[in-house]
Amino acid sequence: MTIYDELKARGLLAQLTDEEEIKELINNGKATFYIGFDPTADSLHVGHFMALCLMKRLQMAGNKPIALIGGGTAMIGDPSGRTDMRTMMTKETIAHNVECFKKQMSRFIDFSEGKALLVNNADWLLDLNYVEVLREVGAHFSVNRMLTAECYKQRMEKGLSFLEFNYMIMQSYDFYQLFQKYGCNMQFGGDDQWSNMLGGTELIRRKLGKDAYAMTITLLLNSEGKKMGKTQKGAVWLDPNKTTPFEFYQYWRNVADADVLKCIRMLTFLPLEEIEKMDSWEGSQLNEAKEILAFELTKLVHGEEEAAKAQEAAKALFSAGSAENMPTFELTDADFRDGSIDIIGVVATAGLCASRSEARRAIEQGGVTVDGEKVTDIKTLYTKESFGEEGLVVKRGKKSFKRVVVK
RNA sequence: GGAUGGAUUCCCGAGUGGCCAAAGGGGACAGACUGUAAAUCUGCUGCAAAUUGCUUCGGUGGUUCGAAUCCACCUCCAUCCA
Repeated sequence: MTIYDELKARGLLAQLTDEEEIKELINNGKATFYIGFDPTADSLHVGHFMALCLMKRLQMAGNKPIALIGGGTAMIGDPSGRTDMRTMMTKETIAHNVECFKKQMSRFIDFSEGKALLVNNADWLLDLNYVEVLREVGAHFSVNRMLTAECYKQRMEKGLSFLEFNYMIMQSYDFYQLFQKYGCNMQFGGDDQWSNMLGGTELIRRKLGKDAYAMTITLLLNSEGKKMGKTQKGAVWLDPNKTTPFEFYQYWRNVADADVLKCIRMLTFLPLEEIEKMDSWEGSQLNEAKEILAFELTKLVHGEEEAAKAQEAAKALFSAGSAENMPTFELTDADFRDGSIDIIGVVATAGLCASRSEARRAIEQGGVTVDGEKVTDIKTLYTKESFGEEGLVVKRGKKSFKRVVVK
């Protein structure tokens, strides 16, 4: 199966500028392509992960990837897919984020021996001369046309600053630069990047009279049409310090029935034949598919060992098994007042609830269990001895819990 | 630069002197039902030494016994005019 057919079968392809030409290039390993990542946070998230996987797939098919870190474009802020204005980031924050991105990326992509490139657009964007850019690049863009782009349309009502309006031009300029410097003939990205990417292909055509191509990957949306990889608490991060492997595992373990197969297809490297078999699964059998999805993804991001631990902990919690690999919290002497700590204190200090008030509520509503026993009396006290050697498994609701031990 | 409208709790949004920790909706969280799913129903949603106390309604200062509400200045946003 060709790489193109595989991408298509996995449902990854959204829009392409020239299907035939792109097929030809990537199937024969003739593409040098880039994907841009704006360092808007200090860790990559699931959206980036998809792009990195695409990169890896194409790299395995013999194409050359360029990972572009948007140290320059992050200074501007991409308005695509946003309804509100981006807050401007300081240069220091961006620099820090760039470093974090670099570290994480090299775990997924092989950058050795020129197999892939890692570049930062700050290198050419920051020193640009304003008037020069206006004459060289700005002249090729029609404001009238830009305004019809989907990414700006959404912002016409809420407001769009000139700063953000220029984002498309900067991204187009990136492509133009990479085309000249590295012979980069293709750009890939999320589907919300489509108009920005077209800007690049057109700039190359107008400036150099050459063809370059763009292709977008489907945004990973759940059955309700919302972007996946986001929780109320924020994104699902790839950095284990921001989203623990266990939380990561649980996120995927809990996806809706309607979304499992799509996620497996789009995010994992499991062979398509195997996925086809799961396609007929229904009802509670889908639970098994979720387990596979969660394990595979955790393995890709955090390694096999962590994935196994997360799975073990999940089994311990939901069926039976050892509590060994559960997330653990240590209470210290200071947490005990007059030799004991109340149940509210246990739940709150262990971080299962954000405040004592919240913990109190959870307990009163019957949402807290300690070692399987429901605790509803908020005055329940625990001494150091009651935690014993193994500690107690404190559960809040069905899915959040910690093993609490005394230090 | 001018005119007008606006900024309220996670979000949308009501509130125009005490009855306001602030209606209603969404979301989130918890319970029931389930398959660690969805749908549905119920509860809950500022903080705490918790029938009470404390801090919140863009910011600062003022009026008042009392301010989310009135006044002054400032910041930011939207629309129209330039």
